[in-house]
Amino acid sequence: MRRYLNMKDTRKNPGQDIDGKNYLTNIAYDSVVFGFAGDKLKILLMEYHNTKFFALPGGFVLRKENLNDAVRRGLKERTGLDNIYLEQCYVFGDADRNTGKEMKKILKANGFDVHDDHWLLDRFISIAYYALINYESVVPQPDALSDSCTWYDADNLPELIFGHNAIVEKALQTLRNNLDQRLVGINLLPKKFTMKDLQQVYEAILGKKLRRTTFQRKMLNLDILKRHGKFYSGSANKAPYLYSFKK
Amino acid sequence: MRRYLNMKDTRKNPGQDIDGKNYLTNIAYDSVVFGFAGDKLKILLMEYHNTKFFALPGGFVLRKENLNDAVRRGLKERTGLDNIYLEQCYVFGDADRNTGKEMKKILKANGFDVHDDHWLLDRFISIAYYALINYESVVPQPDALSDSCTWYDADNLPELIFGHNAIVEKALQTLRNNLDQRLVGINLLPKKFTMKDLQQVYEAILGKKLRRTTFQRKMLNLDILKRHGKFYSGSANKAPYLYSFKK
DNA sequence: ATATTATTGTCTCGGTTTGATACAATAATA
DNA sequence: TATTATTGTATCAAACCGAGACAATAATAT
Repeated sequence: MRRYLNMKDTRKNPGQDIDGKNYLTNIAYDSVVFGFAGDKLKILLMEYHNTKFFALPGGFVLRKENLNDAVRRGLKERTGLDNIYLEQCYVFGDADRNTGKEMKKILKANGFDVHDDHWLLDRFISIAYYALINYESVVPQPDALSDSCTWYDADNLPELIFGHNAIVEKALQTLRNNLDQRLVGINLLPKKFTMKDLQQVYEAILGKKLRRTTFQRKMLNLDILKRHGKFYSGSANKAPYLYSFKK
Repeated sequence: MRRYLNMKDTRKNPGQDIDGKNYLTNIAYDSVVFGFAGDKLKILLMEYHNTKFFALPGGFVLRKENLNDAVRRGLKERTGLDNIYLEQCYVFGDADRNTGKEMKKILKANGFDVHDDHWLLDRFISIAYYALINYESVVPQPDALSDSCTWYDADNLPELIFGHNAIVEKALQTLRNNLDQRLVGINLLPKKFTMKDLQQVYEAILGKKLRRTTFQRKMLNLDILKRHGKFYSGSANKAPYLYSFKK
């Protein structure tokens, strides 16, 4: 439930927006942003000033804004990207999600001393999304309340506040379920990639090794890949072909 | 966005709950309740008094209530059932869902003449669920604002208000995707059933005919069915076995 | 009793997919 | 030129699926 802020616009500043009247109340979203680098699945995390708190990027929905647009607006502020692949994942709606205590600490650490009935300390239903982006095309940007917005290995995350570890888990499950249907690799890899790259994406998401020959045969038989020239890495072995996804 | 009401409790009466302070604001849920009878997939619809308006059953979330519990509470009022199979499906969050005009008509037809800034006429984000229940074990109950709550054929629904036809479509898609993984039949059929019953459930959900022999072989190979005695229907042909799902 | 009819349970055939292994091709290095 | 790690493809058996064949059988008609 890390919030996208813009200090130039006080209306978006949660400490000063006393009644939160610019946002829909009790509704937040959180996004699990996946990237892929080396052979690791990565996730974007924010770290708050002076707290050692980690959380997913998230935000609120403006009164006249589509929910999906709110999420895209937030992702644009963190990544600069416009056409991000985005999927809904799950709504976390338990009444005891109890985010107020941590939120109060964060606001205090940033100089906002708010009353106990401040809207940010109220209950929130959180709509979880996951996004897939190309790791290399992004330099993640922190916002006003946070030290950093950076990549962490999905299989080695720190503890997150606001119950966000459960959200990551759910996002991973959903991503796994969608893996075969939705050509996930197209969003996580650069335009051209080797078969090994593609296999490593699948392995990182599924959390298990796949058989090389079977994977290669299956991908080629799907008839979704276009083969280009070879990729000479400089290592002492046969150079693999580069592939791209057919349009 | 048909709301579960109880006339004995005016706090739950949306016409009289002026500021809606018992509920989370801007948040509603709608449920697509699936049943199966004969060879048809069925869906529960409410019809409003004096309006010819049809809509899905739905409701609001109390301030200290879990989202999932709110949906179960609503389903219990409509069906009397407690342990209903329930899945989240999608969040409809567009700002122009424009449910106010129809809602005003409904309230008016029920004797509530509300102001334009009444909370029920505000924007709502709707969290869509689908439920699977055993058709025979239920006598659907209307609420205070509605003439009826009854079953309709899923493949022949009337036009629904609040954009609910799109919600039904999304629920059907999700159900189809989950069909193989989640043993959907266990929730839609009585304890004992024939292979033909099970096949008809699959056909109704997928919207297409399946090959009898292949379906039978596949189901038996899954090793999830227990075979019981035969079912003598009285018709002039070989009697089929009865099956139940292994626990 | 016997024939008829519709439905059910199972088997078989060929085609496709999948798991597992083998092996030749090849890019850089020794 | 030999060596080494990796890559692309072939092969073989097992599993799976679509399609059809066929015997078994519950009630009815003769």
